[in-house]
Amino acid sequence: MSGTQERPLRADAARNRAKLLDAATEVFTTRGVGVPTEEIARAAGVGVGTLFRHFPTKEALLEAVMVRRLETIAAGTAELAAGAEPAEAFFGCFRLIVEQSAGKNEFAQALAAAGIDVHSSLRASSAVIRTRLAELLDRAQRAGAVRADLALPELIALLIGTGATLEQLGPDPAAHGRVLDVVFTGLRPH
Amino acid sequence: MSGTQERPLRADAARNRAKLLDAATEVFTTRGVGVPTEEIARAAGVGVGTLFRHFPTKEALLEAVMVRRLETIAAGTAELAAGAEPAEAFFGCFRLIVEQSAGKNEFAQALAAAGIDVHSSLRASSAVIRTRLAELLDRAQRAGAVRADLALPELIALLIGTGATLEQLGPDPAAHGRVLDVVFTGLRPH
DNA sequence: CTGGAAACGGACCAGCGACTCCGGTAAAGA
DNA sequence: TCTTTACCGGAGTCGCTGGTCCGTTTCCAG
Repeated sequence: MSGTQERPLRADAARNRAKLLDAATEVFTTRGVGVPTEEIARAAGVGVGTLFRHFPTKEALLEAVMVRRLETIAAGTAELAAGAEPAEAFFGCFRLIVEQSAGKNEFAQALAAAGIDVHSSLRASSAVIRTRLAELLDRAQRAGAVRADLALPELIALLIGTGATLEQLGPDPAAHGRVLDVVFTGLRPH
Repeated sequence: MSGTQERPLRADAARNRAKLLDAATEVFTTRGVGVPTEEIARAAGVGVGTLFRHFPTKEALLEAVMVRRLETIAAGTAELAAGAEPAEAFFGCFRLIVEQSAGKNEFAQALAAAGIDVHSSLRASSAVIRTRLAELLDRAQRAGAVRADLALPELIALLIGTGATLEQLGPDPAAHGRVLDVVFTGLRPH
């Protein structure tokens, strides 16, 4: 039931929808969630009317952007998690998520504040990631690559916090490396 | 020149000013920076007019709250830094700042976004803390208690990021302890 | 006690930003 | 090509929030 009735979008409509998502992603990450919707429409080269037809509310647009990001992350971790040994998989995914998350926390917060809490479409994507993280953590702990007393909530909090740390630092690869090294060292047993 | 001309405030004025600061601190931290000024006035039991007489702008109120917090932190670190040995002082201050910072990052961001950047009164307080951190870091590194390749910017970023981590976790002392242990372990040499 | 200055408070104003509406435009099938 | 109709665009609406104004209240010096 209920898979949204997919009547194929008209050519220009699909194009505009994509342009809107791209523009929103760009603008939200660089200038924050506070930017007026009109700016996003302009950045996408369409009118506000078009924006609101595709996304009935600003929050919905935010959500769509988030979902897309989470899916990207999920895909990335799937790839990394598949082949590698436990330790490599775990730390690789940690790095990937943290890097992909730059500037994303702000929307997550905005979303949480706006709706009662995160919407169902987000739940789906985030559940995938959550499950994968649980697996990665478990495997890495069994392999002795990660301290045994760490639970999933702490791991997730650390991912978010480390993202905030790197965001705070600005784009300085050397400093990023040192910070990640600090965290990774702390994550290993004893 | 320009120490603000301190004509002693009338009794009720001083009382209301204090009530406003307290209410603002409370409301901003628990419900975010987005709350209408009127809510803050109501929480303080005064009218908006009074609020805006004491703080000519919402941003100014935010700033006053921040300054007060920074001063609290500065005082706390001064105490801790004075007596203890380098390692203890460093990690003690780290913990103190992180705990005091819960929910504070959001305003810092809001402030930075609002004004061109942080106002002069904030500069003063934050410079004190920055200097103290530099000293603590240096002492701890000389004593071999903290890895030598860590610079001040990374330390500050880590403070903010760790604050975000704990905030994300909610109030769970055990989990807080584990997270701090991860970070502290990572900060020590090798 | 009392006069006047300082402070209060909340009705009011203005600007902004999310969302709507409808005349115009162009995709796609006959 | 022509008609139908989904889709576009941006001017306009409406609620919300930061900030002002001024009649009323409170403090306190003489």
